Amino acid sequence: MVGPMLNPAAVAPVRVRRHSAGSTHQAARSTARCSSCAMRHLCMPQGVAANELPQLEALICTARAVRRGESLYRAGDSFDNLYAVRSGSLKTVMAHRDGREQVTGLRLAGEALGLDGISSDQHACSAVALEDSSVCIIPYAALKHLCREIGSMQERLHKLMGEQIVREAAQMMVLGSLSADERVAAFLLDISERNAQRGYSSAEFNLRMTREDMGSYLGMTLETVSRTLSRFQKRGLIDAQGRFIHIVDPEGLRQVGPPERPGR
Amino acid sequence: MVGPMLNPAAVAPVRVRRHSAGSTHQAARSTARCSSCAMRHLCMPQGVAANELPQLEALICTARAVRRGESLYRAGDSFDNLYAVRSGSLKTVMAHRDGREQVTGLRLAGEALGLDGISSDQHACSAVALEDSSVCIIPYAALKHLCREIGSMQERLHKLMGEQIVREAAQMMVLGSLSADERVAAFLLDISERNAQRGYSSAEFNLRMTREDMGSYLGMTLETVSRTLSRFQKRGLIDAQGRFIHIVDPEGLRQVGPPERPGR
DNA sequence: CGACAGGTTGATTTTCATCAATAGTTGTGG
DNA sequence: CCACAACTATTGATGAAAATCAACCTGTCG
Repeated sequence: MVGPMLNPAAVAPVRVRRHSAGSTHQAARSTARCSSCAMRHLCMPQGVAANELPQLEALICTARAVRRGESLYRAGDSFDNLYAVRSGSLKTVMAHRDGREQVTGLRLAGEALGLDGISSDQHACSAVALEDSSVCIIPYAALKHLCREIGSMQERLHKLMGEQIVREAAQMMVLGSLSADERVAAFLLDISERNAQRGYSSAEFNLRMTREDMGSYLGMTLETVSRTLSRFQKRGLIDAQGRFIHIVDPEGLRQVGPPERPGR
Repeated sequence: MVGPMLNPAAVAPVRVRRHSAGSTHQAARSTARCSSCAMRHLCMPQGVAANELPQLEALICTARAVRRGESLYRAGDSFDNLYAVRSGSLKTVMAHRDGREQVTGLRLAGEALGLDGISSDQHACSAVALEDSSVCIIPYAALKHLCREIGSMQERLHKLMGEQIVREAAQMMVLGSLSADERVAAFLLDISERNAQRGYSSAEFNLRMTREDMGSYLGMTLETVSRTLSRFQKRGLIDAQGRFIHIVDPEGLRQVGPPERPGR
């Protein structure tokens, strides 16, 4: 795994407690260089040889700040860059013809963003910041070129895309096969794991999504999300105060199963 | 778009009518070379220069026959190859811990298969033939190497992955936001479009999935699928006889909307 | 302050799943 | 080729999960 030193998210491990809402990171100025940013995370894991580092650094990689509620890109925008979340978090949103929207993804610090634009040179969904955030900009053309020179970079990009394919397939399973309780439990455990992978607490985190965002992502209404969380709390599985979530009993969450039917 | 001459699916445009169920294609022997197979489709669209063709052909690309019900690969299998469906069709299936399975995708002739293995060198889902089918085998290692030499090939592979990312996101929308009626309508229109793109009829096709497969893919039960199709038939939108589907009124299908609620 | 967005909880309705019975299809082996 | 078994599809009756509608509460911010 990526050591904390290479993990941009670990640079400023903000763990906001309830009611101390403000993000403490300093959003990078939009012209700042970004040599120690998520680009490393994005490219290094399988190890780029030391002598290739200069080329890697040469990849123009500036940072951009995105304020809460702002779009990093919108569906239909021309696709030029990939992004790596440096701090904060964003949701991806896709719209149906008739205007209905659905949250299709959540990106935490250290995760990649923008792959939805590759297929048609236009972004297929919008990326909206859930809190003041900053991202590294990775020009796709340059990255593509670099991938032809450096095998490990090509490998890394492929894996990144492959991971998203698998993650989305897993989410299709969640939406297609699981009950409301199971969906919420799976979601909380997913966030918990992703936090752990990035060196944060797996037990406590501040989810920046609203209940409505969660519901949209999980294919249910905000009321159902709220009720489910309340029920989990009564059962002693979690302790939720608004957006601050404390996972008390992860094992219990994993055992949340399909609605039990009498006599089976 | 890809001209019919380059489209392997067009080589034997089998359009099976109701009750003449058998697929007429001759499944390629599993050792057959596959120079005019879907590999072209997979690689050519944006145009590989003529002088690069030999390299392309050199990519070891054999065919493999898969009988109805057989797996091309299973979740957990080591990932070595991508595949292009040459004839027939397959479903991809993902399993939950507790054994529940869900159909996560459907691949028709000319479409690519196997990208779910890239991220972890193991396939994340299984691919099961819905009818006797044949696929081209594309060794991933060789393809990766070729992508570093030929830019258009790299481009093509990236787009292929990007397309799957977008397709899956769209399916998440279907599962998360649409009513049962809308899901079935969207599914039929999707198949219809994909058929049209590949030179088949957009109005009539033989869906090899069972009602249960469809239900699994669409996040509903087989009974609901059946009822919905019956209702569409009564409304004159389609004419379905078992797995043979005739789309009578595509525009009407597109207008299938959310459950209307009185007084809004 | 007061308007507003977000969150919780309750009452009611709706959609869809489940259970069940039957009929149609397909493939197999005698 | 027919008969049988096994799978697949349709349709109806009933029930449960989740959506909708609604009221109220909280904290935030101009």
